[in-house]
Amino acid sequence: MLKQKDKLHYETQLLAGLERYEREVGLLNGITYFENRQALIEQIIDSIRRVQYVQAIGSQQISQDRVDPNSSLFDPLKAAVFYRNNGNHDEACWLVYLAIHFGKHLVDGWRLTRDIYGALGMTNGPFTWQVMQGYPNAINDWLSQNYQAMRNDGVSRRFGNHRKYETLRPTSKGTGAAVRSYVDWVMRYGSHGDWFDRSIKTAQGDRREAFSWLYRTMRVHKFGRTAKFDYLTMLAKLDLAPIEANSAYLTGATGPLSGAKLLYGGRTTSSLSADKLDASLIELAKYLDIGMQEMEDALCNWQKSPGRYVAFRG
DNA sequence: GGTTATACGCTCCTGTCGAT
DNA sequence: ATCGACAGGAGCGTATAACC
Repeated sequence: MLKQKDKLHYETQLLAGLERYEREVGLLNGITYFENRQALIEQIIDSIRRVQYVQAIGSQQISQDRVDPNSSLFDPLKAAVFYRNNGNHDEACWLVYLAIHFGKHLVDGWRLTRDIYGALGMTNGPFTWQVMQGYPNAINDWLSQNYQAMRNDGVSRRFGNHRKYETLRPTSKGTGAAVRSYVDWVMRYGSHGDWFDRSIKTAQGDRREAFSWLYRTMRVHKFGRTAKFDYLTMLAKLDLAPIEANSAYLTGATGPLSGAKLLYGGRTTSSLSADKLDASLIELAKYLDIGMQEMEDALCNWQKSPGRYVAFRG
């Protein structure tokens, strides 16, 4: 939680940044009315806070319960930090992938991630990176066997909001196949570390360019625009890869794109192109001194209710 | 030719609403 | 209360068109 003092500080800074941008670059038609401007600022502050919250996990002491999929306290992101601190970079990144693929549900929390990673406490689990490396089909096969039982045991294991179109149903392109394609993808490079090294080398050390390369070249089933963006920004926040979002990636987006259209064109159906809006947002973020992840997140939440601040849930 | 942007179809689950 | 139809959601994958 931001302290009140911090919040006022951000409000002042963001308001000044927006005014300076409008003086020097151009008008923002979506925030002509002060309540719209205020709602946008509130959403940006919320986004900053969410990023800081995850970054803070990175410097916490992690309890063993967080790492153990048989514990109700299991948390894949905290577990990732634990493994990072203990020199197991692959396991850390693998847990981030699982966390993003399944997502955290508003009510069920990490239950789905926990039960797949931990194989419901069965002896063939947990499905660590070590296991997956030797047998990339481990989760795929296990899921085919246990899918029905999982559906019928009365436990609610829903996907997170960003992953609400996914299914556990064992099809040729379901979760099992998706997970396998991720393992195969990383193995092409040898390890997560080798993969990220390649991106840094290709980008000649530029964190934003490295992010861009990873986003453009990554090919994993069911990892489209939203999942890739969430995954890469999570690696960055937990300090697992030296990268940084270089754009809001509006091409192919729904919420963030309509937020940007609203901000620049005054309405969500404005015909401004994703490309031009992306470029404008990069400039705007400089004026506001915020990252592109915060920008993308804030616009999506703002456009749901542009005239009145509504806290985002889930 | 190869790459990238758009249009569209497909899928899943949840919440709502009216009818029973 | 319970059921079923229905719409809607920060999505994904594919074909096609548009672009070097």
